[in-house]
Amino acid sequence: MAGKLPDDIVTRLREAGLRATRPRLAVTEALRAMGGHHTADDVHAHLARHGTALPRTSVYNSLVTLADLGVVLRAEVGPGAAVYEVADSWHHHFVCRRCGEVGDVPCVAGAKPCLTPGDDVGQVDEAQVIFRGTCRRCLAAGDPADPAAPKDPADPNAA
Amino acid sequence: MAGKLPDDIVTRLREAGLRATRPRLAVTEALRAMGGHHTADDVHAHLARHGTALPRTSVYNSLVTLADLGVVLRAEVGPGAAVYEVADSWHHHFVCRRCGEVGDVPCVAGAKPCLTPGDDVGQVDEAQVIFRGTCRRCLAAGDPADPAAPKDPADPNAA
DNA sequence: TGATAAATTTGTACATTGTCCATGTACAAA
DNA sequence: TTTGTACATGGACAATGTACAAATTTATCA
Repeated sequence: MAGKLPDDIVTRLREAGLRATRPRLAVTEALRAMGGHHTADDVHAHLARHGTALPRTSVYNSLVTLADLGVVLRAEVGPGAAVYEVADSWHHHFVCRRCGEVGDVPCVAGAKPCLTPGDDVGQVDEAQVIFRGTCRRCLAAGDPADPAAPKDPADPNAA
Repeated sequence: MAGKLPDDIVTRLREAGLRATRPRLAVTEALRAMGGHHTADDVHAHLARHGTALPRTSVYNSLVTLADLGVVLRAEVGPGAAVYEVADSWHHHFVCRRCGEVGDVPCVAGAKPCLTPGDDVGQVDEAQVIFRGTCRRCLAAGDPADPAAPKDPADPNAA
């Protein structure tokens, strides 16, 4: 966790010729405060709860901008919503089929693209790996024959 | 292309304790006839065009069942719809950021899981890689500064 | 072949996720 | 201050997928 101060973000936005607007800073701050992986709606809800309510569209817009800039990472982890996180380094994800939890998996290369296809398909700039299986907690909880247990661990937000 | 005859599918369904119902066979046949990668709605539209119309829900249900069985592969390739294809062997996907085209990338291992995470995150049964970049056709077409060109190559269906 | 029980399908309604567009606002340069 | 542009905002909308209950199909067994 290399503490990314808002100032840092302001600088990075400016350097990219973008403006450091309230929604962009608020979204970044929200993701950092929550930690882990969260959907656009999670961010929207968090901001509403913390007095910095933004229109849903603005959350989406900001996330797209920040992802393009590389300040946040976007991961498509299944049928549902994409999840975002503050990006310290390039890495992959593990998704539990049982509880849906998303975990980080370090990337040996640490930079994009970390893998290259055997075939010449064009110009590759990113290789994202999604590992699927059963997380340790679900393995420990047993119940090997119950794939329909959508445990929803209470959202662990600080203040 | 190991020609998978419908009989084959019937057998595989039965062996899994499932029934060989009309929607399941029709969806499999549609995917095989179309070739390549297609969304649930593509399948739905194809079937409607070919006299085997099914309710949208049935297409979704069948795809889930068939994917669980391993008869078809499901790939999450971005913000939009998941794409399905008849599965001959495990492989990965390349998604063009420019035109959205999805291509296959052979997997060196050819079986799941082909990669394993460095960390012990639990029990991994699958590792799906998504390569992103610019496909050869878009590279050739130039226009490096036009990411907003949603070329939609006409759906190449036979019959 | 015909009856039976269970698995599936079907249709509707709905929730979720994401995008489009038109208008208003804030910023930065002249 | 003026002006041009980037951006935010809000509403509507499209796309994608799921839940549910009733009707139907499928496999099994007599």
